[in-house]
This record gives sequence, C-alpha cells and structure tokens, in this order.
Amino acid sequence: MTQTHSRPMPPTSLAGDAIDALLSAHGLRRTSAARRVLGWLLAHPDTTYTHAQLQAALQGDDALADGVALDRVTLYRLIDRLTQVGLLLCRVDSQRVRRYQAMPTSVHAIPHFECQSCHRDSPLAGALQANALDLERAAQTALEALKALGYQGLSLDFAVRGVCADCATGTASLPADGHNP
Amino acid sequence: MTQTHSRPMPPTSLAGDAIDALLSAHGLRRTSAARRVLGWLLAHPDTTYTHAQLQAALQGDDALADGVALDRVTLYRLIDRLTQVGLLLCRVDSQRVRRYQAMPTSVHAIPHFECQSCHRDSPLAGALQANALDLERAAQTALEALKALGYQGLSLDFAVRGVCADCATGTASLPADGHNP
DNA sequence: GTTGTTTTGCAATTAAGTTGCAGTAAATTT
DNA sequence: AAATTTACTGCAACTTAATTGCAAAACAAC
Repeated sequence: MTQTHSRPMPPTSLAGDAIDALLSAHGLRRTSAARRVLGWLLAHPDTTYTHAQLQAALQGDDALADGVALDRVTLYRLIDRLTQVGLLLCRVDSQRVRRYQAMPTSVHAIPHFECQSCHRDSPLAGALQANALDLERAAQTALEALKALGYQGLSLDFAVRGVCADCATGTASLPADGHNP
Repeated sequence: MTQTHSRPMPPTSLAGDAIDALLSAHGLRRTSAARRVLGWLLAHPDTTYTHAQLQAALQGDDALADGVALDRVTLYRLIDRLTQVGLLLCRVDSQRVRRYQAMPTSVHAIPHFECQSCHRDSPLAGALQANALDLERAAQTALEALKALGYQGLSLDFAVRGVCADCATGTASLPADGHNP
C-alpha cells in the first residue's frame, strides 16, 4: 500500500530513522514536533509553507497527533532552529510573509517575476527560460566556490521586479493590489 | 555652490521640474509630499529606505518642510502609488521589512548572499563577482524580451541563500539571530 | 472661482512575529 | 536506572510593520 488516505502524500517520503539522523547530525533533539515538521517538509519538497499553512497541514496529518495543532510559538521557534542549521530554506514573499521549504538538494533557480503593482509572482516563461539555463550554469560555479569556503545549504534565487504588462497598460483584472497565493 | 549644508547630498540631484514631469507622466498629482519623496529617492539612487528611514530622512531635509515629518500613513500610501506606476523599486529584506529606492535606470544586479542564521546580507565578493558579470550579461537579454512585452521598470535581483561559513562553523560573532543594517 | 476628484492626516485595527516564564521531555552523567 | 542537566514546549502578553475608515485639505479641470 503506497497511499491509503485521500490527503496528498508524495512518494518522496522519508523513513523516520532518516529524519532522526538528520536532526541529530545537526545538533537538534529528536522531539515529536521536530520529526513532524521536518518529516512533512521533506515529504513535500516542492511546496513552500507559511507558518500558518504548515501548522494547518500538520494538524491535518494525524499520523502522530490526532487533530491537535502544534503551538504557534513552538512552531516559530522550531522552524527557526531548523532554518539556522541549514535544514530549511526561508524566503520572504512579496506580501512579506516568510515561506519555508526543505533545503533543496540540487540548486535549481526558477527565475520569477514579481509585479510591484498586482503583486503577482509568476515564473519567467518561454524564451526567458532558455536564458535562465545560462544563468543557472553560470551560478553553479559561484555556488561551488561558496561551498569550498564553508557555506552550507545553498539555494539560488533569481528575481525580476517591475510592473507587468497587464498592470502597465491598465488591463489588470485585479484592483491594483491583489493577493498572490 | 554645489553643496552648502553638512547633510550628505549627492550631486545626482534632479531639478524640481523634472520631478514634476515624472509625476505627471505617471498620472500622479504634483503634491509637495510626492515631490519630497520622489525627489529624495532620485537624489539617493544607491540607498534603500524603509518607510521609517525615509520618514526620518525627509524630516531632516528641511528644504521644504522645517522638521515637520510627513504622516506615517500618508507616506505608506504615497510610496504605494509611486511603486505601482514603476517609479520605485521595492524589495522585502530578510527582516521582512520593505525597502524602497528609485527604480534604477540601468539593470545592474549585485549578487548577494543572505545568511539564514545570522541574517546578514552581504554582496558576493571576489571570484564570484566575475561570475556575476556572466549572469548579468545573460539576464540582459531576458530583460530586453520582457520590455518588448510591455513590462516596465525592470530590476534584477540575484540572491544566494544558505548558512554562511561563520555560522556553520560556530565562529559567529552574533548570538544566532542578528539584525542587519 | 467653483466643482469634482485625489491626497492627506488622525485614530483605531490587523497580521506576523517575539518575549518571558513555568513546566516538560530529551540527553548526559552518575 | 536514577539523577541531573539542558533543550524544547505551551500559554499569555507584547511589539512592529502595515492597513482601514473617515473627515478635512489640496490639487486639477472647468
């Protein structure tokens, strides 16, 4: 049985032992909260979570806790610790909310565009993607250099900021200050 | 007389008329507040300001208002307007505070590193700078393409996130969660 | 000048994150 | 395995950056 409940559960799950090992290796305690958080994020490597979203997600994931939410403050502090040892990656989105994900193993920058008017954050598509590959290649070298210097858990981010064509021409469907998901 | 008062005043100042023209061209009213804000930011193209910093800076700049601070909320809304028409560039820093600057005329990404442990944000130096030039060259093409599509006021940002060598090895001078300037 | 819309400023409110502290659970020592 | 040390948890109260509502003032168009 690969998947029994309806909740989305990627196949990329990790054995509990592996998670414990990671925690210990980074000098953190193997508490149930830490296992839940790191386990969940490692199992969902391509999603970024705000504190609130992660809290909700964990609450739904009754494997360990049946519907009991992790305390807000505990989650904040736990995530801080995981981030500071390089296990998590933290970005601040254009709505200035912090978003977390498991630190990616392979550096793969997805260039994105942040519109300063409608606040939408969209990946750069089409011909620009090709350009992105060049960027990534060039960046790869930079990252190797950093690792050699003792830096850890490196992740690339390539952003373009401005006003998108929709907003610039007034075609914008949003009233000028939307919320991006 | 190029500069009479002790306050730092870059030579890159703009005539009041030019500022008024910019405002009108973007459909904004030529109010004293708008002139003060846009004028100041255009005169300090290489500095980023938080709302609070800009409010303080303007208060000191008695050219128009003698020590009277612009209202906090007014400044928020004014900056919003300037940003939405592409006159200002907005970044959210690692402390998740918004920082503004005049939209740069030439795209020149300064690759920087954000440490997730000590929250220091440092430019990538040395050999990495060379790499950055490649990145910028590649990006230039991407930006041209965007402009052709109707995008406005484009700015590049290239960030590397991780844990810096100091923090990784425990040599960190900061207690684990510092404040970056 | 009069009129109609922006813009401004104040007070009150919200959202995200922090701090302090008593209690609990891991890890370490004995 | 019990005792001790240290890290982690949860609650309440607090802080900071930003937002909303509304009346008054400033600008632009007539």
